Amino acid sequence: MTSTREKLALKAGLLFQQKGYHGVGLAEILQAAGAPKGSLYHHFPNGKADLALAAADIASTEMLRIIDSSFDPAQDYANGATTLCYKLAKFFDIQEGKIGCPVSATLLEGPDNATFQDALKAIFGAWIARIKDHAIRLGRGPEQAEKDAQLLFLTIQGGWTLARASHNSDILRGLPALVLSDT
Amino acid sequence: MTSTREKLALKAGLLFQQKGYHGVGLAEILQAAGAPKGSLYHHFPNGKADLALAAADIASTEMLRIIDSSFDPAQDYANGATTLCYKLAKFFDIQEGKIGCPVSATLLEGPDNATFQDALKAIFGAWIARIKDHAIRLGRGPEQAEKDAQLLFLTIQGGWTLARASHNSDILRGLPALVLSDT
DNA sequence: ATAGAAGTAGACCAATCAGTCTAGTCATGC
DNA sequence: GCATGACTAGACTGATTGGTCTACTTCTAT
Repeated sequence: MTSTREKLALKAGLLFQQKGYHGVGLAEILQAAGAPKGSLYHHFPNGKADLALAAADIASTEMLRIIDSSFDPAQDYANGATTLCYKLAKFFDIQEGKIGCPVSATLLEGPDNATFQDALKAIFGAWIARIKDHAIRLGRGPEQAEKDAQLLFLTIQGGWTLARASHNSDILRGLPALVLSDT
Repeated sequence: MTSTREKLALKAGLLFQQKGYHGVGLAEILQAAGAPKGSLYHHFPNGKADLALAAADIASTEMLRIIDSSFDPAQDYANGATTLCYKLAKFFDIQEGKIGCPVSATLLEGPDNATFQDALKAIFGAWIARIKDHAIRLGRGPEQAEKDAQLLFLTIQGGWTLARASHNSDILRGLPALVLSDT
């Protein structure tokens, strides 16, 4: 039932995540999505760049969803942060250790376009802001919440990289112990 | 006085850092280094892959040097970590916000070769081990030192990404405040 | 002096790249 | 039933990719 457009963006996003923007050719994306080139340029008139932007948008929304689903049922911040890290580790395992941050691989490695840069900045800002919101809701002071959110974001970002390098999702699972030591 | 071989690896490393392994063509590297293709394949028989490995090696050595020069004169761990972050921020500014981790851009985005993966894992391990050594030398307990080193590495790694995304080296300078809150 | 190695120089190649274009299919509204 | 727009299909193009190859220069050791 997923539309061709959706399938293209989804598969492209996954491939970008694994190999980076320039590491994936249109041919590979097309084959993965089972779509011809005509469809791609019908749905994404600007081609690969449009595809990357759409893929990043989907990935960002999904990430926000994961953040919410981790913090919503949590009793306190530590609990939510831990759940988040474990969920990300699980995703990492499902993809067999080949994936990192879904948007930095797509947008940061792409052409040094202003559009890409702005989108990336906005997405990262939204993630941090969302974590901060949850932190405040769970009782952290505004200042502490800002620090909490930044630290969690940075370690997750770094954790993705290290987890990929060492093929070990336990690094993501060990994040809470590293970050929450002063709780 | 720098040899052609050295110049090739140096320029290639810088370009990989900015655009990722697949984002740079041999033509661009050759032009930047002012060398013809024959020289490249004379010094690096396996071409682009050899070049990336050599560039990553140089970058890793340089990073270890920066770590040492930050921690060696430090009175305590917090002091050394702060100096390190400020030095990295300065490098970031010099390159006009275009660079991130010198080796992950080169090796992680490259072909999913076992050689690349192993090299990356080894390099990251060496960085963390070096920070840990300094932490122990500066009086942290072995367990705490391991945590310190991991946390600093992860936040630097994440900080590079966020700094690039937001074109702001102050993120790197803000790392110590985030990481050392429980000192 | 000269042989041979080390290194430089760039023409050349097949493969792949992103992107364009025309033709055709399909669904929907009238 | 037919016209119209949405979408699929893939052949095709010019540029660029990494890599090979031969010719040439330069250095060094004898």
